[in-house]
Amino acid sequence: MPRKSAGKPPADPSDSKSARTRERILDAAAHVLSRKGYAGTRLGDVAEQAEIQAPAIYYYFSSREVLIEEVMWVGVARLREHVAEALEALPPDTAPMDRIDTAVEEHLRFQLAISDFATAAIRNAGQVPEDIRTRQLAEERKYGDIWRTLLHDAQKAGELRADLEPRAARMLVLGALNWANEWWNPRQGSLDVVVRTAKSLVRHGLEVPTTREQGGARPSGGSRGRRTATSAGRTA
Amino acid sequence: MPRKSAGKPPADPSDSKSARTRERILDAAAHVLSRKGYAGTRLGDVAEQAEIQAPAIYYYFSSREVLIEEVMWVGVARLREHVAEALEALPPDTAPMDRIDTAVEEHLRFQLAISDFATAAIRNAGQVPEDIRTRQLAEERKYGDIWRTLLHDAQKAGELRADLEPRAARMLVLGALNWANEWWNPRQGSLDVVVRTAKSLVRHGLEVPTTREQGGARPSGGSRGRRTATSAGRTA
DNA sequence: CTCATTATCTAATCTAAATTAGACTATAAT
DNA sequence: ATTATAGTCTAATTTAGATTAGATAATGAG
Repeated sequence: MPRKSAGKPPADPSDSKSARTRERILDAAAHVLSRKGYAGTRLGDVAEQAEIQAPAIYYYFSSREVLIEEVMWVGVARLREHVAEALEALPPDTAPMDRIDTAVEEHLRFQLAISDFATAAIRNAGQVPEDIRTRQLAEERKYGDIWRTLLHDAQKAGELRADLEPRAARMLVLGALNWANEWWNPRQGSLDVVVRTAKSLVRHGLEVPTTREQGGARPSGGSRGRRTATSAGRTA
Repeated sequence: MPRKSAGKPPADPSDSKSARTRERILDAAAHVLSRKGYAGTRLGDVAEQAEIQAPAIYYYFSSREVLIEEVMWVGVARLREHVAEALEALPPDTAPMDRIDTAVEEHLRFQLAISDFATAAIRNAGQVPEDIRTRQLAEERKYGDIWRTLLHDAQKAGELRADLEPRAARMLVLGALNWANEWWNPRQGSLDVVVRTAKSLVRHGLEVPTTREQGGARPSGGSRGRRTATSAGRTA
């Protein structure tokens, strides 16, 4: 492992040559793992992608499993951060269903277009050995909390249909998004189209049907009849 | 391989001892593969589950890959047959969206409660080596055709919202269902609840909102009154 | 310039499974 | 009973990769 005091270039721990090589290996592992799957991930392939020899990996990671586990952990962590930041950037009064829209879009874009780590984590969740799986679950739960909250808020606001069981609805929605890793490919369709379709599908799938008759919205009781178009969008 | 003319019990090819052992191995492989994944499936585990010794597998299958490929092929084939039969059993005048309801329910029930083969096929679709994957794709396309038709019919009948891109919508719906293998477990919730939630989610997710005010249902050409709301896109 | 360490390489080892060999057993036809 | 063949077992053999050993290079500190 990279020791401390010695002949090391920049005292900066985050950008030393060592740190960069480690990153390169991690990136390479995410690349391979996201495409070949847990079984198909050879340290030889990772090394090749990182432009080193396989044994050099052991200078930074104590084993193949440890390397893979870190990739998967990073994958979920970054996905969570990405979605969380997108949500935090929304105006505080954004309607619950619009927040879900954002989460759907960011989850999809992040895993499909941005991060091999997220793809690796999602696609291999059910393939890794027991012990990795267990620790991974803890991290996944944290991400799940975001969605739990999103749906819960929608429910409180009366925007969620009552016939939906919250947990099942949440997992089904996440499943629709996660599974996109299995079929979407930039060569056969635009990501925007997928995002647009997913947002519509999820919104209408969850939302209480709007009774928009010309008679005027009946502001019965509480905060129904939301509407709230939020900020500039990327809709076509 | 089981030869022909010799000391064989029943001339019936489908129920010979040989055929039954072969089945047992196939079932065992589906059992293990559906739970442990492609990487984790050891012939030793399969053999144990089938109550034989590992090398005996080679009497029926020429290699681990051949065995796994057959499990996966059977998985998709049976899933397709199951869903197809359920659809054929419906009254001929069943509305497109009700047919989709049926497909959702049967797909879910079959994979979650009935067939390890379907689970194995779905969960490992993206994990098997290239050559298996390619052949598997052909079989999957046949199943996909059922769904393509379902959505297409719904579209023709004006029951499908126009803002949904058909292929993306189909894959997202199938993803929601397929992913259930990753999280559903009989110990933490009733399958009925999942099925009910999925049906509702999919129906409302796809369907043109019903204007069930005192007038009749008006599947008018355009989709008026659209919802606006667009997330704040592309966050930094 | 020389040294201490880091970083990386090449050449073994090790090991878990898959696969093969070859013997043994069970069964039904004769 | 005898025997041919199916079916199964135990004991090798093989092999792909992970992991280790043991040099060898690179580099900043002094």
